[in-house]
Amino acid sequence: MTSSNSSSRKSEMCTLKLRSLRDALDVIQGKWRLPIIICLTYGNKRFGEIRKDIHDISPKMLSQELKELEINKLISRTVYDTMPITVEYALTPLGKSIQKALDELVEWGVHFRKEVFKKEEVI
Amino acid sequence: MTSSNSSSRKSEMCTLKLRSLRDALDVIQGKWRLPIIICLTYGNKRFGEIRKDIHDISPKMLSQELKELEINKLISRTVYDTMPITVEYALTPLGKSIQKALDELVEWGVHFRKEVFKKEEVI
DNA sequence: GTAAGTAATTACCTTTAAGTAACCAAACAC
DNA sequence: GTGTTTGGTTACTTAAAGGTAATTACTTAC
Repeated sequence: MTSSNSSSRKSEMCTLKLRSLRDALDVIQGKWRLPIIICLTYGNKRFGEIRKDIHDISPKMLSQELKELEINKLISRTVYDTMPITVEYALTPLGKSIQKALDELVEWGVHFRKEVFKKEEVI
Repeated sequence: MTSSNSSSRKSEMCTLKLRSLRDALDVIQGKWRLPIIICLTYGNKRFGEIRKDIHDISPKMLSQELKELEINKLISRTVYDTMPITVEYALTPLGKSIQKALDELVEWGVHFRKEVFKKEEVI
């Protein structure tokens, strides 16, 4: 029974770890997803408000990325029957739950920049 | 002095946060960087060993991504004057320091998969 | 029926990431 | 000089991500 030896258990662990990392990364990667997620941590926003906050995003990209984030259940989309129609986007509990991981990444990003740029340049 | 009001401080914070996140993400994103980093957490490896561990990576991609990771100081490259020449790759302290953030992402990735796939399918 | 506001969509183009297959180079054994 | 081992590189192709500009759809005010 080879599946019970230590190296195969190690390999399975590694595969699981990698799959989970890939899942997480797939959700937040791309140019616009983090800006959108962070933007929504400051409160629910309408399409036009997000566009204004992330000033250089095109409506196509915003629409596309909001759709992806909604499919992945990180944000919710609510249509209000106002005049004219308004659409509100908000982080779901799942969307909020990624905060901790993002905070760790932010912290590492700060550390990384210090280490890598300390004797080179300050951008 | 508009720079001392609360919304501008909030916006600066947000920009800093986003820049750090982008820094972190730029380092780990791509198809092969996480596999390489994780592979090296199990010990120092030679070029050929990494190729074997990550069985579907091409020498071009491995070489390219190792170079990037070395530039970003996450891994070190040591040439041994054996016969034939051998090259050992290892995580630097900076490379090891990303572990905590990766672990958080793994944990979230597991949570995410449970939430998103629970009523759909198990892949 | 024309304009204005909100929330997109569509077609087309450019840039970047990744894959494929073949090749290179040093060094030693024979 | 031929083969073997290690660690790559090069040229070319394909696939994915992202950008640009114009257009759509609905509704209400005028």
